Amino acid sequence: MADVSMPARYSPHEVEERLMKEWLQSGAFHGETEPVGPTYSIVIPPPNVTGSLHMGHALNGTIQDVLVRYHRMLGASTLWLVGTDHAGIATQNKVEGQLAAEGLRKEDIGRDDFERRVWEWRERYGSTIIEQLKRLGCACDYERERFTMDEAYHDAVLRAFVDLYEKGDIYRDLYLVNWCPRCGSAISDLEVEHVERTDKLYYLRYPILGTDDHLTVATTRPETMFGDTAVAVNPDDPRYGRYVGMKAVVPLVDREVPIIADEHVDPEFGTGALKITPGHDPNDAEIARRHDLPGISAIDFTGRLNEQAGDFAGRDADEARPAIVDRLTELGLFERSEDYAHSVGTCYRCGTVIQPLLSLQWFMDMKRLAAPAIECVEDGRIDFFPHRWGEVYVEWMRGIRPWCVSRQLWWGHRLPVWYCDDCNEVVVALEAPAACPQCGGPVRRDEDVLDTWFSSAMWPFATLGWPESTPELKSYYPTSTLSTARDIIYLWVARMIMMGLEYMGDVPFRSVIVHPTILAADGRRMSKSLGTGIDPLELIDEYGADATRFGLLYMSSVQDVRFSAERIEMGRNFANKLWNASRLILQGVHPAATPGVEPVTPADRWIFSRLGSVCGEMAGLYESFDFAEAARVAYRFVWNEVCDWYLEIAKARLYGEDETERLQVSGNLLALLERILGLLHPMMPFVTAEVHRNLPRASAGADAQTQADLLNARFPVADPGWADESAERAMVSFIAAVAGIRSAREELDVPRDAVGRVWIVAADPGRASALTGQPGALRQLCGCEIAGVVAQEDEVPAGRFTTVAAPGLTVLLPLEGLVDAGKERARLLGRAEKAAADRARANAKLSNERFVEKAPPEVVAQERERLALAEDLLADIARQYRERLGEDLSL
RNA sequence: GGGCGAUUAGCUCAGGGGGAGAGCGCUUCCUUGACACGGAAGAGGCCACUGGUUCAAAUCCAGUAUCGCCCACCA
Repeated sequence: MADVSMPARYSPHEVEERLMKEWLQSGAFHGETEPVGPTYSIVIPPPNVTGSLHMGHALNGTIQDVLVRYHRMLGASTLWLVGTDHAGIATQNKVEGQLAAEGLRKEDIGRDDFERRVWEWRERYGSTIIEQLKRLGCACDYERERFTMDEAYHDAVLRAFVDLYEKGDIYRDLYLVNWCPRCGSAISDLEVEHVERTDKLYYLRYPILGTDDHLTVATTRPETMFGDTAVAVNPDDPRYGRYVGMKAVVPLVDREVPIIADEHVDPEFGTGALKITPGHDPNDAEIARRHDLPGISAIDFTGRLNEQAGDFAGRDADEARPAIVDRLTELGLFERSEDYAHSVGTCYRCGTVIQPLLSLQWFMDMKRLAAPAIECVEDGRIDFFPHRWGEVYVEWMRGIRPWCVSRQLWWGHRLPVWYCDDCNEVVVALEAPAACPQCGGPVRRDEDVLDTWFSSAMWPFATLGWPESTPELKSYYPTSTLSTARDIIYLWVARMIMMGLEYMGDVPFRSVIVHPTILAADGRRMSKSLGTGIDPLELIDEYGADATRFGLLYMSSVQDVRFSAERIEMGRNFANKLWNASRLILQGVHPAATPGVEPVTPADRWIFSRLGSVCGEMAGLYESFDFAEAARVAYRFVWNEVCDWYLEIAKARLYGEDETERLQVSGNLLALLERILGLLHPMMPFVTAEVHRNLPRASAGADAQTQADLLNARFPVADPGWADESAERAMVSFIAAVAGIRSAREELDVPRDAVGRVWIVAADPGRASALTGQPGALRQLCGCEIAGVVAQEDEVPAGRFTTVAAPGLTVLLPLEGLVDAGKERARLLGRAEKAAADRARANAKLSNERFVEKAPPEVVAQERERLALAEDLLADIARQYRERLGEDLSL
């Protein structure tokens, strides 16, 4: 017994902690600055500094880690750039919350102190999620950790802003924006989340000037009436044609507004008359623009009604709604209301209902940058996986609209913009001007900061040193693959592509993996507020990091999936299985053995032939990002082929007396194990690396696979010489024969310790070679000895047998004195029925002329074979029935 | 309103023109010296529905239903 001490159960935590510590200390994950040879790079989607690891991060981290580790094993210089996003609103909210606990508002301490507080907060809590990635086993370059508010990064962001301003893409405009009254900031269209809600649709009467008539308009927001500047009807609406050109009176404010005709008005909706509030509704703003109507703001930046609302001024717009309706009711101008389901825009950060309102903001027109960004996906310079997301991306890019990039926050990249109040000059520059270049007067800096997504759009190159021409930038840009969740394709991926093309003249990555969303077990989204989230760290605690990774990969596919803890448990069991298989090998191998492939027995030839296929398959699956399938292939191979069959068969030789055989099988086992560890290492880095360390190190002539650390080993490559189809065929027959023997004995209640002397009937001895070529194996697996091998059944000496069919051969299993006639009858009947059904089905097909005529010859041949097989089997069963039970079989 | 995706075993999901698969759960048996996080043998599916294409459809096409997700300016 070799000197290997491995407990019978794999305990992940000690191993994970120890290995990760070593890897980090040795700088194993640090990307070379000036690598020679191929490189492979990934930039992590930077999580918010405020974040902690959730299921999406865990899956995405695992995917990226698999890729990085796999490519490292292919010999590439890898860089996985890690870091965090300053996440303007989210982080500001966190710190504001902290202040609130002290009874303070940010205004109480001022902007500079507030910023200091945020930085302190980041120092304290900002690395939480990075530490959590380490627990997952992620091979990130932690020495190159970046933050979107790093000084150099900040400079890069301002540079891009100034440049885009100078190119005319960025401009300032008074425009209807999405205003979040709680955040006190504008947000972009993409940051508005529409939620379905049932509200009331109110029917309100607007008197028509100079008549006793009125127009009834339908609105969900009566409180916006203080900003009404028209009433619109459809030009083809016969009900209202006569009023067009007249004036209506907006109730409560008695404003006289024109009645206009516009195509946009749907005569079918409500009353067919629409109140126009250009200051608070994007549609209305559009109509107002067409008709040259003024916009009036009636709601201020805090969401309160302003002086336009008369004695309602100062009240929260939403809360004032019932009072306004009451007032209208008193005036007889409220007609009715009805339930109305519609969608309402809310802030994606805080859920507050968005107020569209007019505001002076900075915008970026995306048209110029969008064109090449569409092209590079259409011409395949960037591939999306699954491919359909590329189409979704292109579709969105085609309809891209200006992006509101300014935010009224204190935490973020402050705009490099200065104003002169004396002459209204606007200066956009990297450096603060000492004075107004026009009039020499004083200047003040814009208070606003940039949308967080503006800076994260530059992540793939700003992290590598842009605008400096650094070695890292040269080596690792464009990055290889980006892996992300689909909800930030527009917010982030699209913008990175545009900015990458603009500033680097090349795509930021070659491929984009859009991984599935892991839903809660009940099918809802995982979310903290719903309480449906599952903490991946708890999974790591309970099952281990490898198990968590494996489970996540296994359950992920191309579509969204419900989380199932069983999959993680499966990962744990698999890690343990691998551990114990390794234990069997490491404890059982001959002390003098070194890894070496020397397939001598049929099982050896089979397992290495299979290993060869699996190596190729796994490489292909990793490269095509099919990680779920990679997990399945590895699981099946290791568990169902290696453990279930090969190891069991190998035991006979491993524990045998023959020194040569022991050495031989030991070498094979070690070589096999090494390759398995390599195949699995990208998915399960810890358990594989730990086992790898326990491999015996031969002093000289060691297998090239054996390296100090699996991390730096080469990914296993098949030797073409391993391929052995006949061994695979023979083992398929062997496995079917053993399973058949076990099944028959189980059904017939044969005592398990009974030794059976079986006859093998095989026309082609090659088919039986796995049975005949390793007799110890049959004994090991089902306690049978081979009495003889014959080509024809009539060569077998008379006796009572039951038959077991396997591809290309039949096993005759002796039954003397062991069989209960009732059980045997049931067994034979069951098999006969199945054979009869097979025969009928094959007959039906073969008697169909068009099938014989049109189906491919091999399919027809297969069907003939089936028919022959079924007929033989039936005849055989009938004979046994007669011999053994003295009855004729009738079906 | 447009688009995309899903519908397969009790559950969670693979598969994908030529005899339905996995894990968990279930039944029976097994503490054999790698592993009970294990082993052996089983039971369990009209592959949502309706049509079409085809010699052959769970698989391809069309439609229907249900669910989910995006996008969109119906107040």
